[in-house]
Amino acid sequence: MADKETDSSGFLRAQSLTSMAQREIERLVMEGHYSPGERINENALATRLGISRGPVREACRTLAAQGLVQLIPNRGVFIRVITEEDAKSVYEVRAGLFGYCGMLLAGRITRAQLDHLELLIEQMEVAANASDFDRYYPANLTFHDFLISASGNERLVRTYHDLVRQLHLFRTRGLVSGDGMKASNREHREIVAGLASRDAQRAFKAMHDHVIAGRDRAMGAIAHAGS
Amino acid sequence: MADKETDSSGFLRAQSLTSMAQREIERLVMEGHYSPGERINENALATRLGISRGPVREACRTLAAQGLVQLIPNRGVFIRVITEEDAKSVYEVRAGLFGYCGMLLAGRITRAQLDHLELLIEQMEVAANASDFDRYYPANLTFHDFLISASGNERLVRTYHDLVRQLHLFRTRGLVSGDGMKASNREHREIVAGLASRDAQRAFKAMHDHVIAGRDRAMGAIAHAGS
DNA sequence: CCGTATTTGTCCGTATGTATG
DNA sequence: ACATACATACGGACAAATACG
Repeated sequence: MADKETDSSGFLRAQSLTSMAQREIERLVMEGHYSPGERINENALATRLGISRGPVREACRTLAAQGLVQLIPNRGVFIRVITEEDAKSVYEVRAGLFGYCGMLLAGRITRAQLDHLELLIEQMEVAANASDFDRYYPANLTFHDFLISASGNERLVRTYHDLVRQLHLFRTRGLVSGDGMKASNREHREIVAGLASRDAQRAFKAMHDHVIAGRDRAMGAIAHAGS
Repeated sequence: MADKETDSSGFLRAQSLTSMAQREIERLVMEGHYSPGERINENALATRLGISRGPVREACRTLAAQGLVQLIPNRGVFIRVITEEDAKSVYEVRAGLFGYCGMLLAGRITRAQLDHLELLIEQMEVAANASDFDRYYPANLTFHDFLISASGNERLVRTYHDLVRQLHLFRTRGLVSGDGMKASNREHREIVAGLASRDAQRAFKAMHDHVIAGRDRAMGAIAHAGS
């Protein structure tokens, strides 16, 4: 009966080489060890991880289905190239989903949940005033995750999460300035106000617009190579 | 330079055994050769398809990431069990996405596109009056696909499509009666009217509510085994 | 509770296809 | 254009874990 799947201590005792390889590839991609468009050499990666090619191939299949990499038959797996327009599409879907989350939440959110959100906003306020992005970022992440989770719709959580992860390929975090954090947190307040008012439409707009505004903040700096 | 990936004639000359296995497993699931919760025996399936276990395993990884099957370590792959509540969640996300599609469309749909939609509605009208579900179904499918595609957001198309496919596991099509078809088509008219009015909010509501109504039509018959 | 059978997990060898000089 | 080198695709075998009697 020894726990094997959920290993809380360290990362030894991996449940399976495939899932280990999957997490490892994901980490390598996120940390920039692979560049978009670059091919992942199965043999080299398998050797590097000290395993055979089988689990590596299976892990890549999963990542491909999740949109992190692209599989080209007889050519190999390539790090997914997210174009500017592509990123905009993902942001748009994410905004729609986040806004819809607001609609659902407006009718069911509790006072305790609103209090928790306000607490997070206070933390972000402090971080924003200090231009401390390292403190702002995790609270911001928690804020968004809390909202999505509160929807009570597990599938919404999964779908939204997948979209967010795809956006990480188009690395945009860290681009927000001090002013960006303050603007973002003002939108957070409007979100909570919208939810507290029980106005589904206002909540939708607040949460939808927040994602779009975040997109503009993140992608604004990239607006130079017009198609 | 012979086309190899898109084989239009028959299913010989498959591009890869993995993708072939994937389509085949999907077909077997959809056609009910596997029941929800049932385990897929890798060896048996590989033998049945005349291939080895490698491609089968890789195909299952993809299907698992898409939510069609579930992987349990050291146990095997099982046909995804969609509970009633789970199906409701998927329908809800789908409704939110479809409604958001309406919001996007309200601002950009063309007269020609509206005409095309009305043509499809006419076809469905005829089929509904004749209680001819076999004629109604494909037109209905085209109607929805056309709307989603018209959003111009490729990611929205993909995300929506994945959700629809998951619902097929919870086989609900064919349950709509003649009255159901008529009610559904009335909603179609409201969708087109909402889009034509350029009222984003009205379009959202029309398209969102249509999915929810479809859910109730499809799942109403199953409302007997209350948890 | 233990031994056996079945199935999954992993590795390696070979064939086929692609890129390069 | 051809031959070579290399990477992927596939098959088969062994080891580990699970299920059954």
